[in-house]
Amino acid sequence: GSVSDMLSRPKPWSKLTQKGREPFIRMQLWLNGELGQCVLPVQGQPPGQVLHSVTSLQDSLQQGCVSSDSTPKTSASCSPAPESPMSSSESVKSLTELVQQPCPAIETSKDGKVPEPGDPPISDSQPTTPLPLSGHSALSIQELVAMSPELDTYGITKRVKEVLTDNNLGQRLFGETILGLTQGSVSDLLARPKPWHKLSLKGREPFVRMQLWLNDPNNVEKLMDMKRMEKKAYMKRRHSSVSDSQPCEPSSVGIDYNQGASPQPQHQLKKPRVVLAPEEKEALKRAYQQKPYPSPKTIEELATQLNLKTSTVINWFHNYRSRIRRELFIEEIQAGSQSQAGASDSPSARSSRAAHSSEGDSCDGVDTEGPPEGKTSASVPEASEEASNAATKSQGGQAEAAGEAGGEAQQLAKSSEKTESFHLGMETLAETEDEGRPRGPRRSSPPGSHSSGEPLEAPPNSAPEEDASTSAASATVPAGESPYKPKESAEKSPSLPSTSSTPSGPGPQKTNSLQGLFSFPEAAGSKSTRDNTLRKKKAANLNSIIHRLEKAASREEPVEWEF
DNA sequence: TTGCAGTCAATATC
DNA sequence: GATATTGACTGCAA
Repeated sequence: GSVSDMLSRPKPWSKLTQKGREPFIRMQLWLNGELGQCVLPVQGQPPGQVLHSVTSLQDSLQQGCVSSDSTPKTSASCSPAPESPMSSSESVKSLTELVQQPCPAIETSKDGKVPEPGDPPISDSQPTTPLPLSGHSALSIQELVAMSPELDTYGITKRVKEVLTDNNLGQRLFGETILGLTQGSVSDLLARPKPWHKLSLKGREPFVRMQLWLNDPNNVEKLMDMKRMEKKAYMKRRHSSVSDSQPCEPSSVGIDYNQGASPQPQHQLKKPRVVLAPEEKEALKRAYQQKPYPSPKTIEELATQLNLKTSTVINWFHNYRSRIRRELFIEEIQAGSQSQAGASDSPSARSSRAAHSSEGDSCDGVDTEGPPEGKTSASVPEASEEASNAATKSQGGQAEAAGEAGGEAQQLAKSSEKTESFHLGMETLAETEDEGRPRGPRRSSPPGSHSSGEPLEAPPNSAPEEDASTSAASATVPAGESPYKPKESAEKSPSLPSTSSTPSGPGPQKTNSLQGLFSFPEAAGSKSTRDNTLRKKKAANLNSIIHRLEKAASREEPVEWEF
């Protein structure tokens, strides 16, 4: 009877009590194919045990994670490292362990690397299956993630960074041991965490792992142990390789990076990494400003002109868009937490603020997934969502920003047909850039090899009749300012649709109606980070709206522009 | 097909 | 040596 009732009239999650959620978790586990194997025979565990594990799990996450309190709750010490060897039928049990045991042997993960033969501390613990790669642990963590309440990603990363630096623990060690990620990914993640709402299930995983790790009272110790063991192993290896007169490969320092049994032979097969020259990047950025979503034709042209593969150009645009978004996320969060520092700045408040702010008003603007719908509602109405979401938000700052964006979007909608000219800008740019540029094979210039001085960027005055879009492009790199300026400044301004550029452009500004909307004189001297952030946010937003408008305009005629 | 998220891993920078 | 950056790749979704 209960089952029937539950199946036919399930209550929403938020309305369920802890106990009421249990059946659903069980169902979820069952659907995942895990519970079925375990729950009945479960290693002699009565079902109650499983139940208990589930409950504990929730407790753990709820207590430690939601609040993002700076003092980690330790009531449920748990380990993110379900890397203890276990059969697939143990996954549920592993959940229990996860929560209840103070960190099962972290050493077993051993960075996800195959242990050195003859490396005692490591090899006897766990032959393979590092934490992140193990199917079972992955399943478990997925379940954890699925059950996890909203986490304050920014707060989590902040704390993780603190702990790591305080204890002199490296990202690599942490990443490979705790998160199952490489150093680069960890760095990226810690520096630019996305808000919870923006994360996919997979993307949430590292944050859940981090949170669990933070909750573990012995987290540092364990990592330290790992470090020590690693060092030991390294020394041992080094020793033996020296005695073998087998010079130690530099790449294997610290860890055995071998993925499989046959590490070596690939060497030459690897294609060299493409390194874009600064000029190429500048050109691409200008192109991006003109059109963040270039057509295949444009991509082709760009590729030809820059002497790059089209795939490189495509990748570059993908990466750039995505990274811009990330930048905006983090900046917004930071700005938000700074400006609101005075009022109600409890971490949880901040958390929700951050989450909210990114949920609708979005900074991103490029893709705004309204959480209610889950992923991507990818089209114009998002803008309205932004506004309405913002309106319902209690956090004034963000709402205001979103409101502004919405307002601008309205203007934008009115002039949507103008996107045409915007569209054309790219071609012009391409032509402009073409001028006087050597076409020689300049393949992915290896660092230092590209002959600097190639006039890759369009000289600001090169095209007398250039339209506004072109001038906007060239204005991106302010005259007299080196296009090679350090990333920080160089990167951000161009990322935003020609923010500063347009107004300075001489002559009749054909694209004013559009570009004027997002022209925020950067140099205005207002150093307010908050302002800048808002501007950037708006700019990105508009950028995206433009794209969607273009798209929509090319498909259907009468769209109800609701912003 | 296109765009995105997430990630790796080579390389650059600190 | 640790960390940051970034081109490329995979898998997924619309």
